[in-house]
Amino acid sequence: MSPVRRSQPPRPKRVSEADTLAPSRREEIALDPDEPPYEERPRHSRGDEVPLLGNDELARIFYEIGDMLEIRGELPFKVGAYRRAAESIAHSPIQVAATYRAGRPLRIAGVGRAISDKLAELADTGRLRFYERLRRDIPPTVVELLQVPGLGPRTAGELWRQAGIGTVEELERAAADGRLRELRGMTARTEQKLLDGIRTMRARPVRRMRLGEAGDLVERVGRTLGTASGVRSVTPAGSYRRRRETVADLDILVETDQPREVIARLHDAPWVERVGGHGGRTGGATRTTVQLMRGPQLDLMTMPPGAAGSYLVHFPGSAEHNVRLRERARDRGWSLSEHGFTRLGDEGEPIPAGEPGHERLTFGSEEELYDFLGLPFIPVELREDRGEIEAALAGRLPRLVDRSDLQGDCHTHSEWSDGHYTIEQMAREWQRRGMRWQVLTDHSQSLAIANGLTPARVDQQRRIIAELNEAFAREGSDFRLLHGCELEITTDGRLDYEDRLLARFDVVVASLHVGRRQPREKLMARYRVALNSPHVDIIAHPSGRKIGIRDDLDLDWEAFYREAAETSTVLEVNGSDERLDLDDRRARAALDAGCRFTIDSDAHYLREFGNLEIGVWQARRAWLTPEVVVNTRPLGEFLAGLSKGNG
DNA sequence: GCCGTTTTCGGCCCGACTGTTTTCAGTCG
Repeated sequence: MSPVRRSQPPRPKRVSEADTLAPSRREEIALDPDEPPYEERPRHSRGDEVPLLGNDELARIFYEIGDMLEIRGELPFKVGAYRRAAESIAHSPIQVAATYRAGRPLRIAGVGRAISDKLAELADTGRLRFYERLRRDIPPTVVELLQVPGLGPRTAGELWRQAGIGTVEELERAAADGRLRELRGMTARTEQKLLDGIRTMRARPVRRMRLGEAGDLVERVGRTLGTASGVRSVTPAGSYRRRRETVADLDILVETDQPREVIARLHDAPWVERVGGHGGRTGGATRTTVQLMRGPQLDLMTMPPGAAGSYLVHFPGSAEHNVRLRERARDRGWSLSEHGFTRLGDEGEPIPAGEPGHERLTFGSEEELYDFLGLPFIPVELREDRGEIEAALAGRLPRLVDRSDLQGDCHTHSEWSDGHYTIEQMAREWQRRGMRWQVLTDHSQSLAIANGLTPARVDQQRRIIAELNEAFAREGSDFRLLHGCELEITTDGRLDYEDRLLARFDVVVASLHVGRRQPREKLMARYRVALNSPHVDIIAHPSGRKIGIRDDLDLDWEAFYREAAETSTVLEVNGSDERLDLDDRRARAALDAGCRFTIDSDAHYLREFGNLEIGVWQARRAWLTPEVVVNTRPLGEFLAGLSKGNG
């Protein structure tokens, strides 16, 4: 698109020209004359009567502002500022709007005076006049054009301003009719590219993969590529390697001196639907993109042997973490990219190869790269620019909990309730996989849909567990199965078994499956009954969400963490990849509040032993250490640590 | 628009690929 208008010197403003002047010169501060100032608003639209916006909603507004400003041609740094602020808000463990409404706004990275004022307006009125004006200027359907692969903000803005194209459908018609080629910089090829992009967009699965699904695909790709000639290693990258809870597409890094072999091997794989991703990109000699059959897009990057360090940092990201590293490299006179470090010249530009002073540094490992930047190795799960750089500099990086730290599992099911294997099959499998102890936690009586246990069946189950433990002892194994339950907190706020029965369990895990839509006060009251019970040791999957299926419970989370810490009630990080509950942000907030945790499988099948590893990944993203995770302890220490002092 | 024990002004992260405006801008990751 033409940059002409923005590079021209300012001209005298004429009224009829207002819309064609450089957009960044438009007046933003002036209020819309049709818009009454706050004082004239009806009283009912202010203060506590206005629903509080969640962090997700606030972030969405600021992301959208970024998109609209970009379409309007604002300075990239201004656009970036709104996006950074949105990112910070989205990842804040604290409810941002609540702090504003309480008059005690917290310091948020990337939020300065201007955005802070906008947050205050949103918290107070639930509206943002700046945002509403932008939306009148640039309709949401124009912003949606950005979803078309290959169509960026510049082109979207030009299409809207020059040709009045404001929806995907209008774009499709104009391209099909060959009308776009009348616009500057557009040809028949561009039209075809955009039509392809629209088709790709519509075929794109909206759903992100769960971690377990992504892991299966990564394994399959690794098996196929690992045997190609010249391959030294195959490593996942992208958000999967950082273990984000869902993954949109897969990135794979292959260390090899024969990149063409690897790329050919991938292209020939039977599960590849077509080569080329968005808009049919095919890639060059060192990287490629393919579409997996009934699956996501996969990007493959090759890296030269011995120089993998910068690739293994660059491609897993996050983008925000990389920005911090590059800034740090720049301060030290180097430009950092996936290829390594390049010496900066006097102008602050990397000195190109072949010119005097050119210098390129590569490292074989991530550790060496961080070391060169004066940083200790930062575990990949922490690389989100959520304080890990500062912690690394201060020597305060946590020793994160690791899968090998886990000695037990506090949450498993058998066929006695809604599991699918016998008590013995489950225990033998957990023993075989290296666990030292396990808690069987079948559902309590009121959860009829899951075949919850009556008190009589609880007694029968206790005898079976005792016999099984005797068998383990006879065999010389120190593995032990503990008798627990997943205790329902009923809709009217009672615990599902009498105290006398609860006292006989080794471990009681309480949870809430019914009455999920009750108001916040009622839900909190129910949880308080469990937190304050001397018999309840653990709260399982506290938010009750299922990713992409069921929303979180509406809780006062700060109060929940505080009371869990005060009552020494352990909070679960549930490793089922459709739950991941607590999630990484909440677990980190709970950690700050002084809580302790258990990382559990919630297994209903033998194969769900693997949930423990997924749970550990989330715990690591939440900065949890072995010290705060109770199932890293040997059995005796674990049981002693559960005491709530009054139970 | 944000940010600062070198700065309250002047900076702000990098490369591949693509298409076309034959020297670079736009898009993407």
